[in-house]
Amino acid sequence: MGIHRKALSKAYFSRPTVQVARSLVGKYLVRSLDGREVAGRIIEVEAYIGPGDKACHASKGRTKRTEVMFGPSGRAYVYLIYGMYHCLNVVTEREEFPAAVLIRAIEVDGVLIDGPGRLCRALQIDRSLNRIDLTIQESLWFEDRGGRISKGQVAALPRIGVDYAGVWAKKPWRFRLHRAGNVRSRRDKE
DNA sequence: GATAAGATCATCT
DNA sequence: GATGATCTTATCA
Repeated sequence: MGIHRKALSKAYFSRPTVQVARSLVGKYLVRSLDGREVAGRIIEVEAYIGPGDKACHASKGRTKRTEVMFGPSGRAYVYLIYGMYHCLNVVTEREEFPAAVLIRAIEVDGVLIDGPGRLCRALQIDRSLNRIDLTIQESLWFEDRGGRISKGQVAALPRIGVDYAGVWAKKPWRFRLHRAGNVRSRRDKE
């Protein structure tokens, strides 16, 4: 076993977005809060790929909001949706090619936190983290803790909430760990 | 179980 | 002024 307590690197996120997305399933998202660390195993992600992908925010052009997606990989793209929820992405691929992976669900201590808005609420992620470097262990980063996930355990599904994007809405760019829905959900214990 | 509507605001036209 | 990479609650069955 190697050392797993190390942030996933910029080289990791510079690869093609679908590869990054699929391989992030089973990795860990780690948040530093008040000197303690909260780690969630990644259960579901979505890939948003380039200016041609009508579901990708950057397909509408380079604006103040989407600027970060045109920058270096491994940075956070955090935005507010529907006036109430934050969504966390990690930027991928090369500079000038806008692409990112949306983190949609994680499992913390066996509890499924299902939904991009819910997980940001749980980990206290908001726009103050927009553009931060996720490849250094500071406030938020990714780790490979060694749990092996076979390709057959990861389902490729259409993305959620992008019906407006026509044929792009049908791309199987959501990746979800099988049977992740069987764990106890947060709603059950509150 | 399913479906529908309301909340609420940064961003872009 | 319209919209959205969501979630919660209400209502129906």
